[in-house]
Amino acid sequence: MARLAGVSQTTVSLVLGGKADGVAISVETRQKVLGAAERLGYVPDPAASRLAAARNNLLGVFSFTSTFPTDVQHSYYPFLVGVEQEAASQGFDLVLFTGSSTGGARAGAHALNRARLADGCLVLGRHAPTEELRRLVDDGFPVVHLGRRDDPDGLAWVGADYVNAAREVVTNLVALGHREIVLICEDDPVPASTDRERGFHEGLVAAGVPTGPERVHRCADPERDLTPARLREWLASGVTAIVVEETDTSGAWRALNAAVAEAGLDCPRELSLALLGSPPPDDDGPVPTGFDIPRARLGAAAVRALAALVGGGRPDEPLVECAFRPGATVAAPPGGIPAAVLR
Amino acid sequence: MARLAGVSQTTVSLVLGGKADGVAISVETRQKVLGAAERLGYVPDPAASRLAAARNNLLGVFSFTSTFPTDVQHSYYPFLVGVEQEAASQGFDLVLFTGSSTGGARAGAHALNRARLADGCLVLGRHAPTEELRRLVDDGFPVVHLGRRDDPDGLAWVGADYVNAAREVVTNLVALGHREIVLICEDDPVPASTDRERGFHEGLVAAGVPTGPERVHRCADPERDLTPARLREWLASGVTAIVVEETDTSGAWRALNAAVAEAGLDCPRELSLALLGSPPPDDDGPVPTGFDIPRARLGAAAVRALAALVGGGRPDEPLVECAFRPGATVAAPPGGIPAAVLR
DNA sequence: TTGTAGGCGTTATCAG
DNA sequence: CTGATAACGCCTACAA
Repeated sequence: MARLAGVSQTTVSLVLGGKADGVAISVETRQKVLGAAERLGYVPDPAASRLAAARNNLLGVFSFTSTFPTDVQHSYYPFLVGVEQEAASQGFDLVLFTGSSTGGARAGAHALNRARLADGCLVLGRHAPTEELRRLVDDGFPVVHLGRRDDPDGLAWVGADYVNAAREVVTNLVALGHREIVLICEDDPVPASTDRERGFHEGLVAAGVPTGPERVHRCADPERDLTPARLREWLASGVTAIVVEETDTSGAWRALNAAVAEAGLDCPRELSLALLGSPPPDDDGPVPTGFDIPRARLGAAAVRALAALVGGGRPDEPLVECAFRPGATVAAPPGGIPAAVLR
Repeated sequence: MARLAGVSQTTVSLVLGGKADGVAISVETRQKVLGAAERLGYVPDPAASRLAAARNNLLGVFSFTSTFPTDVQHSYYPFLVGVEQEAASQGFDLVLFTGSSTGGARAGAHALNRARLADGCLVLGRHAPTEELRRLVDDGFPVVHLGRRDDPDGLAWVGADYVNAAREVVTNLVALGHREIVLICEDDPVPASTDRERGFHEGLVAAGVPTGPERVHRCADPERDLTPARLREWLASGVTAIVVEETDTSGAWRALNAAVAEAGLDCPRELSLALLGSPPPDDDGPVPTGFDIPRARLGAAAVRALAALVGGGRPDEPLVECAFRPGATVAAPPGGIPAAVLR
């Protein structure tokens, strides 16, 4: 107790706590306290203060794959960049629950309960156990999921606005003169995928181009499905641009590029390619036209939402805009701009 | 208060605290407690349990540059991989203290103090404020620094064995027949650098090759310093191999490679190059002969040491071996193996 | 084997 | 503006 040391008592709390609230403290006492603290090397015990304040300024981060997988590629690193920054600026430290997935000792069904030791928690990854999350939320524990959710479970989330982003890409293609556009997506009906598809159709509709399910090529095995033959088929039927969904593995994008190369096609000239997301890091081709997912900003937004929840408020806008990325894989269609467009 | 919930009270502490000590608890009550805790999602408050002079199974991680810098290149990610795994297997969760460096709001002198919330803490980065660390250590708070330290401040650390690793590389060169070997290092006398230099000399001495400071080329500005002209100078004076220190930026290694290319030299044939560390990720040349820093293992070792400290024990061996990396940038010297070696 | 009491170092609430 | 006093939630004797 620095109180014993110097001359004051609870005042120490006010002085060191930096509470400029209602009360004002004489410069004199303030100095006395500060001096004593300095002399005795006194520092408030965070455990005690957090206990008393009933808040520990900790935000939990729950990822349902190792937070730091050996391969950076598969990590949430980009999100964490934003999470860390925003958490810092909001005065929170982060608790990483280890072994959330690694099947560690405490990886039982109730691993999520550990989250309660923080003021709130962020959940990353698709495989979050909905049941457990529900319990947390029902108990009034602040939780924010990083990634859009369809379930009407009241779970707060923050996600990228794939609908608008995809629409923007399509709008761009149409503006260049493309009319016959195909969407390739992997067969996994998660929001990230369905949102892109919706944006794709919306972009066409908004541009007055008829569309329908026949424009969507859903493939389970891109490697085998996207062959040079299929490409030529599309070209023959008038297709001038292909839009590809981005996924974890970028399977479709890779396969498509390989097929284009194998077919000896000249990418922007004979066929335009757009990628609804970022290219894989090892991609050495030209910058694909498409959009970037603002992962750091998503992380930051998630923390902001969580902080709001923790503070008793309501999070605001859950959607974060993606930035359109003009690339080098899209150009006007080969035949020039169709007459229909010019009229 | 799971106590109100179930039927017991303080027993909860015993059960959840996993204290198999003197007392034995009826399987029955144990189940009751565990059941209730589970049902209610009860988790002991870390602040409270720590305040009560116990432990909360939290390990703090303090990095003195942003833990997640925007550029993955500069991050502690590889260490964190090991830290997370080992922490998980030792039953600890991790607390990342944010804004350690970002100059955030709480970046004041007492930022480190937050560490006391955890059972112990890991410190990464060279710029750790020694003064503050001292206080923690003096107070008996378990701290482990990731990276070797010279200061005799009693601060526990875990680091890579650069001395042996560098020696091994040199030994390898000598075995191939090299005698005139030059070491290039940047001008920054941190342990990571001086250790490599020591290993370099030791390797030569052990092989019976005379050495001295004149073999070391210390350069502040590799770009300007490592010119094709200088290379030719070295070659003319009989140098057949160059050993380069690895640094954050890999400045020397890049500059050297550029100079070699510019001078039109054939790398392993006319001149052998070894790198005391890992090449930068964007390096597209042949795999450099040298050694890899076992970052994940270092992270794990640091956690192990910290866990030992927290448990009241003493950490063991602080040095972690680096793995020799046979590469494609070293070969026998051009003149063949000198007669002196063959005799 | 289980319940009771005291205290860890702060903050918060209220009187002085 | 400052000094008491009561929580905060948990752990550790100690008593029942």
